[in-house]
Amino acid sequence: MGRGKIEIKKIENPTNRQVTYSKRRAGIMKKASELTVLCDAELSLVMFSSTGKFSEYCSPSTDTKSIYDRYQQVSGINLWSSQYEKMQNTLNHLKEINHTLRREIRQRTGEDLEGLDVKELRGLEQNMDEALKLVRNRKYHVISTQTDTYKKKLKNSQETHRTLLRELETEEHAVFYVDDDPNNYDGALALGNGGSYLYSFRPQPSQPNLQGMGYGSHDLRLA
Amino acid sequence: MGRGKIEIKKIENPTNRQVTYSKRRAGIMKKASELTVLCDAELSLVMFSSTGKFSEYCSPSTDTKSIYDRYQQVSGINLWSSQYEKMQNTLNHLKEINHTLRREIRQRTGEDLEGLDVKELRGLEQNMDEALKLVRNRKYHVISTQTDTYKKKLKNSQETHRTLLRELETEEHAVFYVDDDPNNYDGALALGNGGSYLYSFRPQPSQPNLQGMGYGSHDLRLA
DNA sequence: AGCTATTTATAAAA
DNA sequence: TTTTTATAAATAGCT
Repeated sequence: MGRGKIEIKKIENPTNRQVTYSKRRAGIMKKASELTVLCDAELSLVMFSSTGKFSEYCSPSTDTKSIYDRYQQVSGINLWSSQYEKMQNTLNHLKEINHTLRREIRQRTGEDLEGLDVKELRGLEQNMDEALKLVRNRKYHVISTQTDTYKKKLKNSQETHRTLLRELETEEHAVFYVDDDPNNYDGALALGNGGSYLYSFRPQPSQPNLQGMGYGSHDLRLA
Repeated sequence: MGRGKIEIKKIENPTNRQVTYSKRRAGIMKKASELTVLCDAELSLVMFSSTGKFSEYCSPSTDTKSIYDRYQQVSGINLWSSQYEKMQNTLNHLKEINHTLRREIRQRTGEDLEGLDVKELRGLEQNMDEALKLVRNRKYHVISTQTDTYKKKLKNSQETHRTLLRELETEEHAVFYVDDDPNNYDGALALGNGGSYLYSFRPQPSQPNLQGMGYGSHDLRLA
């Protein structure tokens, strides 16, 4: 298809070669395009000239990546084998481990006991028995720790209130005896705190040793 | 370029479309081949027909994978990123699950109890307590099943031996009284079986009812 | 880049 | 499918 017939072999003249490449590249792209339209086909065409110039054509319905993915699927050729295989292996290994772990849990919940013999069952029983003791101990520990914390908090707020009451008392004696009944303050405070246990250690204003702000002297009647 | 000019649009007749696809596919492959030879180019052509049929052409100096690798470099499009990312996600997910499973096991062995509050500890304790019961039950079941099996085997071999002894006795009475002491056979047999329990049911040759080979009449003294 | 004589590809038919 | 054949399309060599 030209002024003269040509032999299909490498064109040695670089200029001619480049010209022919340009013309035929356009031609093959047109052909590719026509094929996709006429025949509803999908195709990817990637070209590099001898000078390294890159061109591509891809059917409009998709992109090169999709064609490439599909090519992988159909050809069975793994185009990124080493990375892929490594990951696949890791994946399978993880799945296996996962399975084993799940089985152990199921055995520890008593669900998957069929495959175990007497010796294994005895071992599992012993292990679980010991573990159960540990859990119980921990539970008791946490409970007692919490109780202690609550106790401390309780004591602390008692202390605070006592200090406040002492301060009130101090004012009572120092600031011109404004009020007639010092217990009124106490009642008001108790109500502000829900009016609960505070009643059990209402201060005794008649006792002079309580006025000295002594943090060391604790009232343990409530402990 | 045919008997008539055609419009470039999808060929609706499937047969015609298929025929055209075949012809043009051959044509474009020839063009591709010519381009690689004439212009010393590298190219990859991947096609899928509307029916999904796959064909490819690749320049002889390389393979499709290399072309796509080069394509990746030049275009900057990462052809395997999505697949890779998917796997990476799956991997991370599996790792997470794995971690969770391990933690559960560690809790069930009493090793990782620090993060649990009283309520959770109580739940774990209860769950483990119930599971432990299941394991115990299973153990008892397996043990009793095994015991039963052993008992049956025992009974069976006893039965076999009894039958043999009866046969011996029958011969004793029927075959000319060759031996002087019938208990000799019994003794020999007992030794052959380790000389254990067999002693407890040695036959009584003086009883005539034992000579009738009766399988139904069982000596239950041993049961 | 265009042009155009030729070669090639292929549409329609078998 | 493949072959045939008339015709459309592509393009080699030239400008």
